[in-house]
Amino acid sequence: MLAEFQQYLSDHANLTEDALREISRLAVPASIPRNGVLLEAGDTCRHKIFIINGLLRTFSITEDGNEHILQFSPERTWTLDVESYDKHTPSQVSIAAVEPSNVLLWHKPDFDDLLLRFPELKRFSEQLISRNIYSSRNRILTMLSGTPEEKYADFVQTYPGFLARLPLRMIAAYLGISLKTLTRIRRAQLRR
Amino acid sequence: MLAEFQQYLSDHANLTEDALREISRLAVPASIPRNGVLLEAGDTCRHKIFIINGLLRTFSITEDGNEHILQFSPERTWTLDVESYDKHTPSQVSIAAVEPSNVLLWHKPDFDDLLLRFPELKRFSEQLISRNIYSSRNRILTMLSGTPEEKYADFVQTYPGFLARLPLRMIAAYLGISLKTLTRIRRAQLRR
DNA sequence: CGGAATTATGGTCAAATGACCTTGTTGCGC
DNA sequence: GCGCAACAAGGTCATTTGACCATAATTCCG
Repeated sequence: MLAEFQQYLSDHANLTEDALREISRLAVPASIPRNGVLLEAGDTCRHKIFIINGLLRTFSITEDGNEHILQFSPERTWTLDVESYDKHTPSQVSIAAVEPSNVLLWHKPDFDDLLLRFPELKRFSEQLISRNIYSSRNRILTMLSGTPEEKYADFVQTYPGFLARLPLRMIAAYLGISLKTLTRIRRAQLRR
Repeated sequence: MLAEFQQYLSDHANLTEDALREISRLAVPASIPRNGVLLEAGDTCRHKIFIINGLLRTFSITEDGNEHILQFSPERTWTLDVESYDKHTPSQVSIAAVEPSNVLLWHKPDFDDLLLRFPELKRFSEQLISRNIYSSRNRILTMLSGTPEEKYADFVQTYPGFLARLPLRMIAAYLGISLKTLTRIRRAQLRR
């Protein structure tokens, strides 16, 4: 399991052998079954999570019982609830596995330590943060501007691989539309 | 004009006299009239902007001619199009003044230099970035979960001061609802 | 100060959307 | 391999939303 991670990291950041070894040494591997929960809303997020394979979703359930999905996290990406992680506050969101997944976890104190010891890791983290900001902004723009059709088209184009791996209701929960409208859109597109 | 900025900065970051002086020295003051444009979509964002007083908005106009507002930036906040600024690519968005505003500008090379010279400024910037991430995430969640009423209520609660300073159509463009629905909501609330 | 532009509100109507329910199918877990 | 739960899709209907238009009020700028 660590091999995939090391491959990923040396592909994306310019780390020394030593750094790579240290980062790996502090990683805690975990296997999550389908629908297994990694972070429960209300708990504090204590780990950084790297997904080796599988697919996670970050979501929140409102009082009316509806699920809203903030993010999908496939293999070779990271996830966590930053706000809870940074401030040690209860998380608003849950993180659970859509598919059975293998992940690596780092405890916050360990990871903070790594960031101090390896400036190159810090630089890499900052890149990830930047991308996060760009994509959040783009998502907000898409949510503002589009009709449901456009949002769906945008989703298919932006995340081509996800369509086949997700139940439609989750895509609807991600786009902020009802399952009904989503199936209507797809029917219309089939007839074309 | 610099006085307000220095006050702000020494209130929020732990900077030396020297740092404060250097940061101020590289700031370029500018006055923007109402509807004045600071960044035009298509141009590259070359500055960091600090708003001393007034109010800016960051928006994008889609092909169908509709304006969508990503952000309002009141006095004592920062703004820019990060993606364009970081990558030197054409901006997707425009930034313009809602009220006549006074701002400070830093050229990117200057600010990058400041970040290297003053680690405390870097730390402060990272805090701002974090807050940006938290609020983007919260906004996405609100956009997903709420009815127009709830979104409006949330807006009023989150930004109490803005209501009086903005035309309703801009609030609608920020919430992603039509002006019509917004006035309907407000009428319903008046009768209560 | 006065004309012009912006803004808020309301009416009307068509279209889109969601809530609820039913049905048939898939696929997961034991 | 089987049974049950999750899932996609369709029907119906009430409600919401937006587009378009007109009008009044306000604000801005020369």
